[in-house]
Amino acid sequence: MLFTAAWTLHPPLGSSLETPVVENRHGQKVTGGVGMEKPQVHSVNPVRVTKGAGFMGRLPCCEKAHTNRGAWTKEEDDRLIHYIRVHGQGSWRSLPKAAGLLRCGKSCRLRWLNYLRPDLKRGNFSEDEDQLIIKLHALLGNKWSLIAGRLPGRSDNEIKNYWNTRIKRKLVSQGIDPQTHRPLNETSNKNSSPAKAAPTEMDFRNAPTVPKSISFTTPPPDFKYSVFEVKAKSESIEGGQQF
DNA sequence: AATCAGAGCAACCGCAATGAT
DNA sequence: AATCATTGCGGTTGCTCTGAT
Repeated sequence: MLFTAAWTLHPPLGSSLETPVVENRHGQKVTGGVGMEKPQVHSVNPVRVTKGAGFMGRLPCCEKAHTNRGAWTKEEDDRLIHYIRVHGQGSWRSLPKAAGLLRCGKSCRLRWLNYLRPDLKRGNFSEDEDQLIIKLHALLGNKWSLIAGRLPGRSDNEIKNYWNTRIKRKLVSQGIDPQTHRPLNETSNKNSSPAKAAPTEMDFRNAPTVPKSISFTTPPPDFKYSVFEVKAKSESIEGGQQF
């Protein structure tokens, strides 16, 4: 079973298994979560929490005064992992109460999908993954969940962060506009969307396949190697929808 | 050793989409 | 058909870490 196998290979943070030792982005060995950048982050940041309703300048999505916020503790992770292992995902609204967590459902869902899921790959992105992300972005725009759907083991948040912090700069350094995927000197005074842009070297809408060198452990049921078949849930790419 | 700036990323928000009644 | 509840998505924030000065 994939769940079990992945769990064994990559025990999620907070599991009762041995604390994993991972490499941070500087190649140093650290203890912490799977691919965790910030070891020992399992403490609620007092600043973030005590800011309360003023946190980040917006009202909280969950108005409950007793809802925890900020970084997740190891105990909270344990509770969430255990609950989902027993009951499965879903019913995020009622999950916190059922699992004994003082968190809102959205927070639980985000924590699970972006960090605790046993099938998350974590770790550095390969060059092949880089190229695939770039190509999918050229096709889909900022549809991170769709892009993540084609990169098993990667979360949309992870890909989004990776795009914003690395790939964007990489493309700019190559003289490519990260939004239009066209040469910078060609797009500096235009606002053309990727979907409407004329074909370029980065345009792969007619490309038959994605790189085969990428090893996917378990593609999702609807995974299509032909990117031409990629479709948004309710929008047609051929229709030239804006992204 | 202390300070500063930039990079990285977890976690938050509002809003849109979807499902239930 | 209308309304309400829930879920999912994309954009944004700000804390922590690291390297440079």
